[in-house]
Amino acid sequence: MLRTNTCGELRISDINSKVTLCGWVQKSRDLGGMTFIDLRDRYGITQLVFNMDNNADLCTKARLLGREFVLKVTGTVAERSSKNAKMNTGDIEINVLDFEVLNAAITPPFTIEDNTDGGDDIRMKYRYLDLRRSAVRANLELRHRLAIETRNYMDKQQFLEVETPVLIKSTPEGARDFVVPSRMNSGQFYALPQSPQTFKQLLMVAGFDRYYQIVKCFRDEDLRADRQPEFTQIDCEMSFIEQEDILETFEGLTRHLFKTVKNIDLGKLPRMSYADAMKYYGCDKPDTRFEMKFTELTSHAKGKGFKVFDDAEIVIGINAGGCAEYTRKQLDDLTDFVKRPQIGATGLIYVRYGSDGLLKSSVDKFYTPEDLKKWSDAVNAKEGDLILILAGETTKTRKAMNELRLEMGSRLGLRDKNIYSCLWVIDFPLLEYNEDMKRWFAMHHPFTSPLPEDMPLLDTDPGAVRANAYDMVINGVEVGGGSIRIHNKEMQSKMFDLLGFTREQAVEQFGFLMNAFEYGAPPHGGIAFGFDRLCSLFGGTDSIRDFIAFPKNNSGRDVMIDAPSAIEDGQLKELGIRMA
RNA sequence: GGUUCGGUAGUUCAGCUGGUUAGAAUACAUGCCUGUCACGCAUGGGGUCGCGGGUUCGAGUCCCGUCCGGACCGCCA
Repeated sequence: MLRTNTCGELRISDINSKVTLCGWVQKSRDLGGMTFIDLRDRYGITQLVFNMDNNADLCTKARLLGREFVLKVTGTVAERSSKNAKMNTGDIEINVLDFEVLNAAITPPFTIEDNTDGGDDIRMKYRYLDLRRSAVRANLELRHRLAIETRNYMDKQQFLEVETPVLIKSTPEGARDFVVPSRMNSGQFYALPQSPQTFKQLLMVAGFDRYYQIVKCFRDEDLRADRQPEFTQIDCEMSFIEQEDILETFEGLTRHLFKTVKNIDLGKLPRMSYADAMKYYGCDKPDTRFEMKFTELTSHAKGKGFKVFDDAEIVIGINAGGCAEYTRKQLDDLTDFVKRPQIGATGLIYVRYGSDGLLKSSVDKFYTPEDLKKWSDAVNAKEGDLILILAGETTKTRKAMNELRLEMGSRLGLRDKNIYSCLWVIDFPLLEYNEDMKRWFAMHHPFTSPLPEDMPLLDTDPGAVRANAYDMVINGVEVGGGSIRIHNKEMQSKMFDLLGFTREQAVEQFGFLMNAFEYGAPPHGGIAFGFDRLCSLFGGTDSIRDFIAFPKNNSGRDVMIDAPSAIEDGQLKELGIRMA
């Protein structure tokens, strides 16, 4: 070992001991007669002192050290005459007897400090420097903590961590696959897994009973702040269970993580049906940190000659509590917000419930105060509240109102990063009809089983069939989702039929799974958690990039290593690939 | 594929309605300074205003195109 101690551990009790530290020069403060240097490593910062009176040669040498030089320093621990309460090591300093420059460094492109002067772009390009910053390091430490606690819990629950292959087979269902050409099988391609879905089901057929894996998954789709092309899941599957067992087990995992990592007691998680989530929040992953539920005002609003409402399929109101004093400009602002093309509402109606008890709306021409009172009663408004109303086609209006609700929640400070509201959303529809493709698609994936009571509807009204599927939602983020799987061949074939697979296509793509189901597949089901999202939630940030050591940018590029990149003709030739 | 915001010193940004030699902070360099910890003080170097075209007597500023980055929509079983 080059060192006796780290830069974060020395305290007043270590005074007079002779130590050797290694680290990077965080900052140098040259006062002329003496020079202070902050030496940094993963564990903290320790102040070094050089004094002209004690050792002029050494002090002169120390004045030449630049930022990010790598040093090995030997000295004695001393009590500071002026202490720094802001640092863990602020009571002591090192009187340096000798030091060695292990490596020099050129000036970094941005300052490596808690409040760096660097923007996102430059920090991504020099990610290895950004990772030296304590804030970024803390994020990865949190990620480590969550992974360890996940493994602790899963191990206690008898789950086995099994690795599944990364080079697998491409299937057209779902997200786009990343593909990898096979040199030995010219013209053929592997796909990288979007999830280990079929493998974990095969592990159930194999009798592994309880499987989990913290595993990389890959999807070739456009990125977002919370979406990366390669991301990590806590992937889980269990046999001989029902939905209730899955919910219990993984509610337990969530509770364990919150307790051990954040010391928060979650308690029992509420459950909400997909239908209710859509009705009251307009979204299948409601942010339940605040109320502001939707109220349907359709019957109150129609038939008074206001064309927008008369023509609407649905009229939805929310109660933005305490916002009656919103100015004209603020309301115009909100109107612009809902009219943005991404949201696409055509307008916003409001009703102010003034502190004087009077109701004043933007549609007073059409509605009497008595009419408005009915609305305000319906949304539970009181004096000082503001009712916001959108109308139109049901799906679009719910979607727009969801955005507006979240926006109001943010404006009113109701989306506190330190508050956690978790719930299960259950009873998702099994199938979704795609108008363009003129066929049904599995809402979750094609291995999801219907709710037993809805089975008869499969032939008559497929759209009404509910799936035996569930999502865990925390603060409006879908952190996990899963289902009870189909475990017999007939049901699986029926599903493939519904999804418009021909027999040949089904066999071609999933024959191995259907074959396996003929050899005694146990009833099984599982769930997968988005590990990066979980980390960002625990860390209180919206972007998962902060919790990934080397993330991709918005266009799927790694700007540090400059990937992806072109490859040489020879390489292409070997792979049997011709560029167009 | 689309919407939107941005690109000016190493870095983060300001730069108004087009008008003299493009500024600030910080970083960097040099000098001074013996208790700093956002040290202080002084001096200095540092710019193809992303790129290409256009309008104009004159463009960092206006217009068109393009590239790059961020957020979002579509997409993401």
